[in-house]
Formats: sequence, C-alpha cells, structure tokens
Amino acid sequence: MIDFKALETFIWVANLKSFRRAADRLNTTQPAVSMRIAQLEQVLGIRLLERDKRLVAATPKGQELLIHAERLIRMRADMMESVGDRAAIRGIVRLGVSESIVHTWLPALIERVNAAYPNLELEIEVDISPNLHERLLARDLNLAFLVGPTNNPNVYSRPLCSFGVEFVASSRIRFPRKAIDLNDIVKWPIITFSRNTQPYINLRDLFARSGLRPTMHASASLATAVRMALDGIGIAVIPPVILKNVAPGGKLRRLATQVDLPPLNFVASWPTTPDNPVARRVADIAIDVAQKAMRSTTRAPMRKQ
Amino acid sequence: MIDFKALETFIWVANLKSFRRAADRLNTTQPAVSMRIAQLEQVLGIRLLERDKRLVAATPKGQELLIHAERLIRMRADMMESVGDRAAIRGIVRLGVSESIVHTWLPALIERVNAAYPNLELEIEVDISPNLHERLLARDLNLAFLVGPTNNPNVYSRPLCSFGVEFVASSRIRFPRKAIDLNDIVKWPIITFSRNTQPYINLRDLFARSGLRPTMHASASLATAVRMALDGIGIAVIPPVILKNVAPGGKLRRLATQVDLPPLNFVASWPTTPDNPVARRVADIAIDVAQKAMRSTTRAPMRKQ
DNA sequence: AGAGGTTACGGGCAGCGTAAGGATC
DNA sequence: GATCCTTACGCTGCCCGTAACCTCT
Repeated sequence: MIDFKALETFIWVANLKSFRRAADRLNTTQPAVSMRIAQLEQVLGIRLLERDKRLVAATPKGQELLIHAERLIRMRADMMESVGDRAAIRGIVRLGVSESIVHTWLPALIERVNAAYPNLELEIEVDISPNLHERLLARDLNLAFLVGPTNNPNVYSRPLCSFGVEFVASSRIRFPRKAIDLNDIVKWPIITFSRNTQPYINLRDLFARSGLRPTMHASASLATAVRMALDGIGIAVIPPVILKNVAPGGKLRRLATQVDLPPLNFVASWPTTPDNPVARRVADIAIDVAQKAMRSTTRAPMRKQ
Repeated sequence: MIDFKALETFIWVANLKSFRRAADRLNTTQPAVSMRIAQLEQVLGIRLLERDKRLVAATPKGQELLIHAERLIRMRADMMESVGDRAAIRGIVRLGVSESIVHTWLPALIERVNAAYPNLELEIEVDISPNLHERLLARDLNLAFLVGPTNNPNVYSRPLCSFGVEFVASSRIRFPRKAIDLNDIVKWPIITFSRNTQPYINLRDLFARSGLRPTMHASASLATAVRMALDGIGIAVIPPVILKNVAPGGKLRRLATQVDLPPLNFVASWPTTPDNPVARRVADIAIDVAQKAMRSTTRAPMRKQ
C-alpha cells in the first residue's frame, strides 16, 4: 500500500527533476529513491516519471498524482498541528533574515516561537536578501524574511512589514543650510547595503538621474554601516527604525531632505514544497509580530531633525 | 513521522473499541497494535485512547484525530482511484447478496466489475437480508445488497432497486373465480422467504388483519420456493421479476388479486469505516446496473394473468 | 480468575547502502 | 566519456510474534 514516504520521495523527485538530487535532499541514496518510485509505479500500475531525457519529468498521470500527494502531505501536517501537542513538535527551522529585521522585531519573534513551540529550534542565518533568496531556492533555508517581492513560482511569499529608508548622519557632519539636497549629500561618502541589494541600486540610480556620482561605501553588515556613520565617515542610507537598537541615544540624526527613497518591503518566503511544515507556522507568527511592530512604530513616529 | 499504517490501526481500535479486535481485523497481534498506538501518542504528545475502562474509548483529541485520519485514508483511496490504473487494483471484495438479486442483475454486475477492475475478485455470499446485515456490522462483508433501509450509523446505504412482490402459482392450482382474494389463497400453503425476513412478517400480518392464519412454508432459498410452487405444493409469494430466470417458460402464473403487498426495496450497504475502498466503487457500479435493470423491466412490464 | 493491555526479548524480512551495469547525450 | 537511472547483493535495523507480566472487573 502507498505510504507517505513514497509520496514524499515522489514529490521531491518531481520538483527537483532528478533522482539523485532528491536522494541528497532526503538523506538517502539514489537507488533507494529509484526503488520507492518503482514501487509506487508498480502499485498504481502506471508510469509516473519520464526518465528518458536529461531531466526527469512527470507524466500527465504523474502531475495528477503530484497534486494529490502534496495535498495529502499538507493535510497530515494540518492534522499534526491541530491535534498534536505543540510541545511534541520537535525539529529545526533554518531561518534566513535580513539584518534590518534582526535589529527590529526578530527578538520578539524568537520569544513568540519559543513560547508556541518550546521544542522547536530556530537556526538563524543573517544575510542580504539576494543571498537569502538564492539559498531559499536551493532549499538550504526553510523560511526567510527578505526584501520582496520574489516573483518565483517555487516560493510562497507573504508581506511582513515596510521600512522607510532615509539619509542619516552624525552631528559632526555639518551642512551649509537647513534644507539639504542631493548636491549637499554627494560631498560625503554614502554608506549603505551591499552592491547587489535593492537599496544600493536604487541609490545609485537616484544620484545618476541628477548627474551625480557619489562615493559609495557598501557594507554587508548594517550595524557596521551605522558604526561608520557614527564615526563621521559618511552619510548612511538605512531604515531609521533600526537606530533605536543599533545606535541608541540619538547620536545619528535623520537629514531633512525632500528626497523620496523607496521603502524596503519585507516578505516572508518559504519553498512551495511541503518541506518543513512548521516553517509555515513560524511565518504566520512572524506576520503577526511584524505587523504589531509596524503599528507601534507608526503610532509614535520618530521626528525628523 | 506518522504513517498510514498507524492511522489505520488507530481507526480500527477507535471503532472496534478494542486493541485485540483491531489486531484480529488487521491480521496482526495485539502487542503490535499497542506499539503503533503508543508511538502515535508519543509523536503527537497526547493521549488518544482511554484504556482504563472495559471498553477502549477515544479521548476528545482522539476523536478529533479520528476525523482527520479517516479523511486522509479516504483521500488516499481517491488518489489511487483517480490516478491508478484500474488493472492495478487487486484484492477481494466480500459481497453479500439477497437471492432476488442473484436471479436478476447480479450477473450483469459481475461482468461490469470484471471489465472495470480486471484483477479484483468478488467473493459472493448469498444469504437472507437479516443475516447479511449482521455480517456487515461484524465487518465480515465489505458490501451487501439487501432489503433496506438499514438505519444503522455504522453502515452507509444507497438505494438500488425496488421489486414488487406478488402471489404466483402453478397452473395446476385452480380457483373458483377470476377475482382471487385472501380467502381463496388461504386454502393453500403460502411459500415464501425465511421466518425472520420482511416479506414473511408482512404476509403474516396481512392475513392476520383479515383474521386468517394460512399454512406458511418458509424457504431460505428463493429458487427452492419457486420449485415448490412449480410442483403445486402451494402459492408462492415472491418478486415476479426473478421468474424469467428461475422458472422460464411461464410455468408459474401471477394471481390477479387486489391485495397490495409492499415491495422489496433493495439497498447497497457498506461499513462506514474506510475498510475496503473498492467496495464503494462496486456499490456505484451496482447502483447503475440496478437502475438500468429497473428501467428495462418497467418499460416492458410483465402482464398479470 | 479471566479478559485485555503492556513490557521483554528473539527472529525474519523489508529496505538500505555499496558496487556494478546499462542507457542517453 | 560523463552523467544519471537501474539492477544485484549482502547486511542492518525495525517491526513483528511469542511469552511473561500487570491491571481491572
């Protein structure tokens, strides 16, 4: 009779289009995967996968099975979630997060998750969004909080929060007049996120449109960027919400510019495969935590200089 | 991780309210059942079954799991049905049938089932409806075609066909006048179904209401009842639709009485537990076959004498 | 004391991993 | 010839069955 193991194996093979990669993912050997698929095909009396080509592809019947199989796996997860004791949920969720989130509501999330699932381990990886996205697609992460949207069919995404981005600088850096524009700013180095991130690209385009080319300092670490700004090395372009935690005491001030920088829209993303069912639950908690955090910062907005 | 075997075991224990009986049903030993339940409880971190009392009972969480488990089992069956090759469906359906059905559309059903599921074996048991009902409840049968309705929560029932019941007799038996009433009939022995069947009870009540007490001959075999009628032993009370097959050539004639005998309403019944999923499919075919058979006999009704 | 569930322990077999074989580009 | 799936084979570990034990009526 068909069991869940066979269905899971089939789902992985169909999604990864490879017996070998599925075997790696399932921590078993490739012949074992062959056997499970062969048995599944035998029980059903039909061919599920086309192996002639370079890439394995599901037959029409295989695609139909895939829908059923994924639903069954999902329903099993729902069942365990609804009748099982949450303390009995053990395991590891590999969670990738953008640094902005580390400095805002990540601690609150960790607390909430630990309360809801006392025996669930969160393995947190801090990295920039493009890297997180890549590792998500490689199924190296079960869940990630990154700058979206990620229009990829292999991951689900749900909005989390939106952080405005602004110019901030140490009070050591002085400007000739109150109203600061790009021409004033460009005299100083701009410190921001890594080269291949969305804010970096946005910024460079912004200056380019005015015919300006500032010196750009890119830091993979947001905290380091803030440190550099504090030391008066340049003007940082970051979400000010992090300052409360990263540079408390108002040592950095937000510049009163008319420049509109696009905000960072964060999403929770997880693979479409029913990989780690708990990831979905952590995402739900994160959405709640993030929106609560948004509301509290919106209610008492920081004043510009 | 939870697998189908554990869920099936749990379903049987919960329904039969006994580890031992579930073990018998699943063709395994009682300790094996204990182990599977214990493991299921451990994975979920909750108690599913209350064993203190004489009868095992599901806890509230257990009842919740039961709903999920039965749905999962049903969905697996649906999946196999919709994507699997029907020729790959092997197994045995133990089918109990009333004799009336044997003599009407059972051969057509067998043909249809064999065509749809070439490797499915039908194990047919002919018996009277009360016995079939009992064996259904004991899960000794996967499916039965019997006189309904069976208002029991442990079996599903679907209507199949309705057979009128009439007085039939050999031409050797002669009556004083054309219009025959109960007083004419009661002079002869009445030959019909077994004592505890619905037609037998109906008949006795019918005569009793007129203050009559005929000699009753009860036969567990409908064919034997017909044989007795052919031999002029008495007047048979049977569904005339069977005569075409059992006594061809019009040797028995239907008596022109004004007496209204209630018809036999046949239903297909199968246990509510997701026991043998194919039973449901056979029932579907039976409903179709029975209704086609009904239509063809209705279109060309037999003439009364 | 007997029926029924749990625990202990030894054995059998399904399924795994290693290694060799074939097919396709 | 490199890559990837299949087949062959020996082995391990899980699960089962037997039997003793415990608990409740």
